[in-house]
Amino acid sequence: MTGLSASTVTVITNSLLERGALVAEAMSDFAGARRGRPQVRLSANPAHAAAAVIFLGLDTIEITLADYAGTVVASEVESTPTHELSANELTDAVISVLRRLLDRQGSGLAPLGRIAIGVEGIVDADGQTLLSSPVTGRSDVRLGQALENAFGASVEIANESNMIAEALRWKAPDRYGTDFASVLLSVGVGMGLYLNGKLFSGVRSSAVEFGHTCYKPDGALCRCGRRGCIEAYAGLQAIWRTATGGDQSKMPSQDLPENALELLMAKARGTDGPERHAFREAGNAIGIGLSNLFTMFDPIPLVFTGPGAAGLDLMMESIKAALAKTSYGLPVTVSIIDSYPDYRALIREGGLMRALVFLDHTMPGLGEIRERAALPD
Amino acid sequence: MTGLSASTVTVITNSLLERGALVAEAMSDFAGARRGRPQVRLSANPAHAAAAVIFLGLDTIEITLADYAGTVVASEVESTPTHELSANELTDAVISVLRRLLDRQGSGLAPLGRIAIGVEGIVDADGQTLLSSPVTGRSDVRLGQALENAFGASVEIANESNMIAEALRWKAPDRYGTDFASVLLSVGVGMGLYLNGKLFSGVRSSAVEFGHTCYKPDGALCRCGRRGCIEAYAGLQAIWRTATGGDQSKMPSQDLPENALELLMAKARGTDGPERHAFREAGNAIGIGLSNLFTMFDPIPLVFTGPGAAGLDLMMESIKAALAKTSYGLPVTVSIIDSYPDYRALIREGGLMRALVFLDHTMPGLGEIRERAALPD
DNA sequence: CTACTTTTTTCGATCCTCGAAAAAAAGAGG
DNA sequence: CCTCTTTTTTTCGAGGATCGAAAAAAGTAG
Repeated sequence: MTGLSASTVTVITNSLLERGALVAEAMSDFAGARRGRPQVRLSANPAHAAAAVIFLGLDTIEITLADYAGTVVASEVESTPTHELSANELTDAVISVLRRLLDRQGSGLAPLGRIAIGVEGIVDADGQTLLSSPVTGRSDVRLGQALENAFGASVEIANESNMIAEALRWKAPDRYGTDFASVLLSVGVGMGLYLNGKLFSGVRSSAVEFGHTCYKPDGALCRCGRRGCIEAYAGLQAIWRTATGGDQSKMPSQDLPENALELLMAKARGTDGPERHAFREAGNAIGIGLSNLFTMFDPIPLVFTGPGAAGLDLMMESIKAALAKTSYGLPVTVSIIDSYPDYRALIREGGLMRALVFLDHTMPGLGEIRERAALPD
Repeated sequence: MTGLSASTVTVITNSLLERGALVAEAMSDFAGARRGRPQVRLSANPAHAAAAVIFLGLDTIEITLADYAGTVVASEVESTPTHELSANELTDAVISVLRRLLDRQGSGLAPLGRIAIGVEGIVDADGQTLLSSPVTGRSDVRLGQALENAFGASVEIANESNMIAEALRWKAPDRYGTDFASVLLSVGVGMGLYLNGKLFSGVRSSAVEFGHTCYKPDGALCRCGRRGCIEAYAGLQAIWRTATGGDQSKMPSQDLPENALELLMAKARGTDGPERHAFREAGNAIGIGLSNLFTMFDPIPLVFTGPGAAGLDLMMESIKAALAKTSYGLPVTVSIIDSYPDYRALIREGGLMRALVFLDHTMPGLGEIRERAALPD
């Protein structure tokens, strides 16, 4: 992969082994009983560092702890009314869960080197401050600094959709290639976008706010305060609003029954009533949004994740209809459309990979090496 | 800039000078009469190669010839009814103009190394075939291959908006930085997009088809065959259609008076009638489109070019109004909005730079060097 | 003409990388 | 248990890129 010869690889890996940090000789001796001198298997050294992944959802704090080799060593989900907490209370809640998890591990785990946080909402460009998120009513929550002070580990906060795209990129690089989009269908409508083999993110802030792209000028009121956003038609609360004939000029209700999505899907699948219409409208909004995207750059593989992906069948027809409208007679064909409802697992995996890759890139001594060689990221 | 030491630069430039190709010692001895040993000024060697830039517009073929140092040596504009020609006739017309220009230069010019073509429309990913363009009714015009056969120089066809962005990047790198967008307001509405210091283009085809992004679902009919595109409100013919109360469900008229834009602007500036309303509507479409873009990635400097930029004052209010609608209370402020009506000059300059940079990158012998060093593009 | 200033070039040293050769670590077979 | 074969790893010397220090060059200032 690097283009280096075997002899050079020896020199480099030996110097890494001597430092005893990143790389360790893997004991897994499943050599496979082949002839010849067996290969020396190297692995990431679990003792090099530890990483934490935090998912911050509405009323949910989920924390996963892993070693540098990527093995998950602990995990915990805590229910807290995030929306009722002040910025400081929310920060403290996160700190206490993570501290409990770390204490339980004792000295068996390497020191925590990086914390990756996935959250719905908008994060500043440095990935340190939560500018705006439906998880908390507060803005400018300086979670990054607080966690860094508490644990001495650097922090990255990122939009959950970016984490999902990252996970898919690692899980199935062959299937999705260097360019694909993941669409998260939940209360919000998010997108993670990989272009040219790199996560596409804002110039200053972090997220590709696909859900707040305008579908109908002066259309339905969105949670964000604007009108006509895709999310104002395709978010869970918006689908509920459309299906129940709610006023489109008022904010969609936050108080949905626990199983709102299941109720909507059941009715929509049963009869061709307002529920089915609501899903169609959601599909149309998503389809137009995707069509606009594919007008800017060509069609790329799509992955739908999140609870809403369970209702994809109810939206697919209108999504495809919107995509089928061609410009100058040039066809728009999307080669791959996948559904992957378990978005929480993807956020865990994507967040972990981001944290681990960060640890790779901040290996002690790398600074001097990079300075000399002017290596790319 | 490269980070190399002066001694290394000596070695490299000397090897280039020995080959006598790319680099030559500049005779311009404007040393400035300073003390000490005078610097050796190097320049691109004009005799290394020549480049041609072709602008293919509606009823217009414009060709510019330049040497490797970037000096324009000849230029010609030819009026031809491009729309009435077959694919072969169009190709032949271009070839004959370029051949005439080259013949006139005689042996004074280095051999033609690269041809860059800027055109409105959609080009295939290789930049060889015109898939669809309003300049010609035909599709799949294999202009690249034909010119390469005729002149033995490699060819790149690109969307004119990309050329414009490229030119701005070279003209004022400090002002526009690594991220900016140029919006071309003409018969069509185009965009050139620089992101992360690189021209953003489609994964497969070439252009950022901003103008064919959907503004109003099921809205006015566009030249492209779809409904509600930005261009169906902000293209010149579309503004004319709106101002004259034309049927929005029919294609906009192709037969506009020569000075249609001037007529519209004069009336719009005079009275608050249908003309002014048409510009407002155009501004709104552009504004919503830009707002969507800035929702995906943060606000970046904007440059408006093309004849329509002369009417920017009539659209600015509604553009800014659309941009001002905030999401989650986060402000959208565009730091720089420039107007640069002479788009033809920009296409010439941008095309020339692309051609010259290509020649840099295909310098004889570079292949082996790059193979060894695994250099980036 | 000499002193000074500034830039370029030369030179030896260092580091990275490679291919060929040597060494190592296993299984296969007697 | 020993030797042969196979496969991988490692060592070693060579080549090339790059650098800093020193030397040379090419001017101006007086």
